[in-house]
Amino acid sequence: MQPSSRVTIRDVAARAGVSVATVSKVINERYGVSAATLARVRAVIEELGYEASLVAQSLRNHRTNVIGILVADLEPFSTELLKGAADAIRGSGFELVVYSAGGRTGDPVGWEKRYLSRLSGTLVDGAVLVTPAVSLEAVPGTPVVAVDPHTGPSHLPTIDSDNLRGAQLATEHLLELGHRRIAFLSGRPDLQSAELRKTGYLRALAAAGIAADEALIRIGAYDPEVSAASAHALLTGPDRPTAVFAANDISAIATVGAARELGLTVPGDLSVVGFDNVPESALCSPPLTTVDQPIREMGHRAIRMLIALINGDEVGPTHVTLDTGLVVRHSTRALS
Amino acid sequence: MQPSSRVTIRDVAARAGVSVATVSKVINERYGVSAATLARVRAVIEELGYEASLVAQSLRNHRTNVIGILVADLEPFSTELLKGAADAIRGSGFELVVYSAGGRTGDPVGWEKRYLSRLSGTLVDGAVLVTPAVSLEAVPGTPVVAVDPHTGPSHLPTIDSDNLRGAQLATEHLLELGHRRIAFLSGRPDLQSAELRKTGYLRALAAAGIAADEALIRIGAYDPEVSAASAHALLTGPDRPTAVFAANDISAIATVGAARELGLTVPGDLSVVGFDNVPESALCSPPLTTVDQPIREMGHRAIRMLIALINGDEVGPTHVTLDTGLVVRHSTRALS
DNA sequence: ATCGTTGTCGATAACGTTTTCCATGGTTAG
DNA sequence: CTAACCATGGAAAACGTTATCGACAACGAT
Repeated sequence: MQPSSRVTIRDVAARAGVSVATVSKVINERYGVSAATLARVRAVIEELGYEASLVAQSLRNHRTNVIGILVADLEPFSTELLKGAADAIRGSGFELVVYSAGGRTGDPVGWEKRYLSRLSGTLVDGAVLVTPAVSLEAVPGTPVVAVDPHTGPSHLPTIDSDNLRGAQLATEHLLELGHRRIAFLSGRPDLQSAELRKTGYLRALAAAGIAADEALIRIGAYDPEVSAASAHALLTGPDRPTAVFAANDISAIATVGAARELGLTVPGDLSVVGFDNVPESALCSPPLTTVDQPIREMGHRAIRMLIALINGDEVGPTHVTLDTGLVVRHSTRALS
Repeated sequence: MQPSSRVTIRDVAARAGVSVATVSKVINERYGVSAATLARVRAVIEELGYEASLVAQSLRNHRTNVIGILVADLEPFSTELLKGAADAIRGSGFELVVYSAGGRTGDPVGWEKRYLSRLSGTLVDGAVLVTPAVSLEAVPGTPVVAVDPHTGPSHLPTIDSDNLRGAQLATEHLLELGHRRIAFLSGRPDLQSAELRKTGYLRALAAAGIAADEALIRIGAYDPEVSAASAHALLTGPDRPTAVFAANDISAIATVGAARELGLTVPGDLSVVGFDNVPESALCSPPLTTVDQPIREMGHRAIRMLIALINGDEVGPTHVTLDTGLVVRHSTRALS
């Protein structure tokens, strides 16, 4: 009776004087065990502190009850998304393994693909891909849902938000404040969201009868360093913009930093609006006017949809787009 | 040859004209296979895109190559720690499952314990406990390392930082600025860190010959709401403090908020120093003077130590305390 | 020739479950 | 009194690996 090794179903069976089959039945609440034995087996399980081996169950059932979430890096957006996912996973009977690529740039393409093919069906039952770097099709047998998907056609189930409208809202806000020279700091060119935000910006400009100035469009790549550099260039160039719409909050915050370094004040000398409404945007100085995207909700939905997919449950629309909305804080001001 | 189901080691063996045993040997680079067959089997593996079933391996090896990280909630501290952990895990051959209790308060005690007993040895090979709510001993056979451990004696391997010294540094900084009425917003009373920060505060005061005023010590619980309420009480009480040392950055930021609501400016009317140096502390307004704790490094170390423990490798000291240091930003000012 | 050695390889028993199917004994219907 | 049935329980195969151990051939040394 040395508890040197794990207590197994066999131990329980022996102690309860039944077969392992019966024990298995009580664990899984199968039909065909009398009330008396059920009680007895339950008692023994309790007594021995028996926990079924998830590994053995997985092997037998072809189901691990683990789902993966793949992020390029743990920056504010994916962190926030992770919170939503963690919320949704709780009590679902699944566990969540997170894999962060660590913002590596050296990897040419498709760490997601490799990861997925290695783990699918053997460690995870499904995965959510956050801002995937590649447009991949699902591994057969392993459901995948994408959040903020890759550009390029893909038929993966998808969660995103209304990037187009959000970008229009942001740009219109700036226009209403009287700004005319509005720069745009673009996002990661391989992401649909980035493309749509740019389109939204251009449309709003066009609708206002303003010709887009290529010199005012720079790459931000959703990255602080890149954004800071671009913002610097923008602000030291000839005829500098009076406002910039950054494709995400990270870029916006970097822009504020760059402006400050140049002795410009926000929103005094420059209005800045971001996108995402990550918690940092409310905290930073000045609090950022930005486009709200219900990030946590997106994480929540992604997990719920994935679980439905895994269970073969009825899953509603396979592509859901959540609303965006402008939240005005203090990084924008009417042009004087 | 229908790829309806996963390709198994048996398929590879058949195609290569060898036994499964041999295939297993080449997978695990065991001795006893000729160069010729090795090459052939490798080729077949490549051709069929075979990936060994982690589940089956786990069952056989009693090792899952998964480690768990348990956090009470994904607030900035644990998020930052998670980044360090994710970094450390990459390329280690392990996967990371994160479990967040979701900041639930209803759970009396020991969700960690339950989680661990359910998963240990069956899904995870070991776990790191972040700010554990309970002082538990290791599950036999499942290594555990605690980060910022529970108060109360425990012999778990531990990573923490020099909380005592950090708190003294913070308090001394305030003293040097001429503050005498320095309030303290305490942390989660069940955590060693909280206790030590309080002790540090008290010692620094004592060393300066200042009697601690119980009215200036309030509970912050590392929680924004609780902290805001306590800060409000502190600042509206009689003879309000000119400075507050908050037991973590979250509390400090909440304090700044409370002050602002009361029409007080920081650092003009009130100096505030935090603890942790989470990224938010640099971002917020005003940028927070705080005590730096190498959070990511702590996550990194925790994972590395855990892996060593799992592998039975030589693990150095089983309790490591990292240095803390004061970082002065703009939330503190000399008393005028 | 005989005997160990060395180098390859394969049969097989685990690992801890779940499920299918069969056996048993008791009960009810005819 | 027999036939059919139901309720309960167990034997055993399977899931996909890995480790042990024995088989066998080739070979050099005696």
